[in-house]
Amino acid sequence: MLSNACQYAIRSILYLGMCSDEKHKVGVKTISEELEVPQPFLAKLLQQLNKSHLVTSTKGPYGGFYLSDENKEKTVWDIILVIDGTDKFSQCFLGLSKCGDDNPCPVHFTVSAFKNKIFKDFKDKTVAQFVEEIKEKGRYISLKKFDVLGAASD
Amino acid sequence: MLSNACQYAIRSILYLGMCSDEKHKVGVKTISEELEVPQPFLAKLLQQLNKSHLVTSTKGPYGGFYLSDENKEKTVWDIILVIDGTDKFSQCFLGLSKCGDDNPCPVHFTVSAFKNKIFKDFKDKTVAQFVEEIKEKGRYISLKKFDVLGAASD
DNA sequence: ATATAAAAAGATATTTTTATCCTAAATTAA
DNA sequence: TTAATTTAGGATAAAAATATCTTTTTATAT
Ligand code: FES
Ligand code: FES
Repeated sequence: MLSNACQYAIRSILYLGMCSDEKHKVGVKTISEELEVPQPFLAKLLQQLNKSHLVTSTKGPYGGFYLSDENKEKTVWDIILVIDGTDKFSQCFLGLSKCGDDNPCPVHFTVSAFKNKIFKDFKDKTVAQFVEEIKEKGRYISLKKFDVLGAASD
Repeated sequence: MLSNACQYAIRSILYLGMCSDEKHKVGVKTISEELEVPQPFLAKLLQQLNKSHLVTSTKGPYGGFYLSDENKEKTVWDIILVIDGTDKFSQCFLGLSKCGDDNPCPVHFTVSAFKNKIFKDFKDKTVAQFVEEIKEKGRYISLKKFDVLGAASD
């Protein structure tokens, strides 16, 4: 459903949301290791996310990536829009040229119920809200045990 | 989520379920035109489905593809298994290396609810049952207006 | 100023998915 | 038996997704 690139992007942004800010930037190397994602690929991806104003970066020593306050108000939908585009989400699960209640394929109503639910989350909740929930409810964005508060708690 | 190949396969089999039997075989050309699917690609696909005993074929004039009674008792899950494999259905929506209730990603519970629902359909309902439902409830597997009963009603 | 660290940019490589083409084999009707 | 038709099989091509490598630019600390 989501491309690798898009999954990496979402997880990276949630990661940055959890343990970065203007004072605590994180390098590609760290992110790629923490999330177990190919490093050079992620570098390109972050470059693109930066251009799209979804993450912020600075070069040079002590540089790296972080989410500005503005970045944190973006939604997951914004990320998907930039990386994968959202076309395929409106497409029929079985590949019909049109997807809608008026010409439903055999799985249309099952699928569209799901879509509505998950899209609501993706469109309504900000990155900041997702991060809140991750911390409160104990959700995972990596199976590596990193200290959620480590980088931001000194 | 499903590859093009897999979508084509499912729709082709449902199509054959609707308007073929041992006495009424359908050629690749017809199927590809009715479902608006690339013909040579579909030919390969049907070959594979035949080898996997999901469709039946005969060569020569008056030959073509059809579903035997046995074929009609297969499930959509069987098709997915053969074409795409089912690995990706057990994988995490955000690409975590493990997906489960014990290490849920931020969208895990939303997604797994959906998976359970759609998988139940795919695993439990036979092709024959799907075809029943398509006819009863007026579902679509193509946006071309073909006569559902045409081929099988002479 | 200089050395260093980190992202940006551009070029390239690999893999997977999708699609096409050509020849062979089988079946049928005449 | 022959011509016609249709699937089977094998080779190849094109496109997209994924991944890597190298060089350049920018910022920092000393
Ligand atoms: S018509 Fe197939 S999912 Fe909507
Ligand atoms: S852990 Fe992500 S979908 Fe299950």
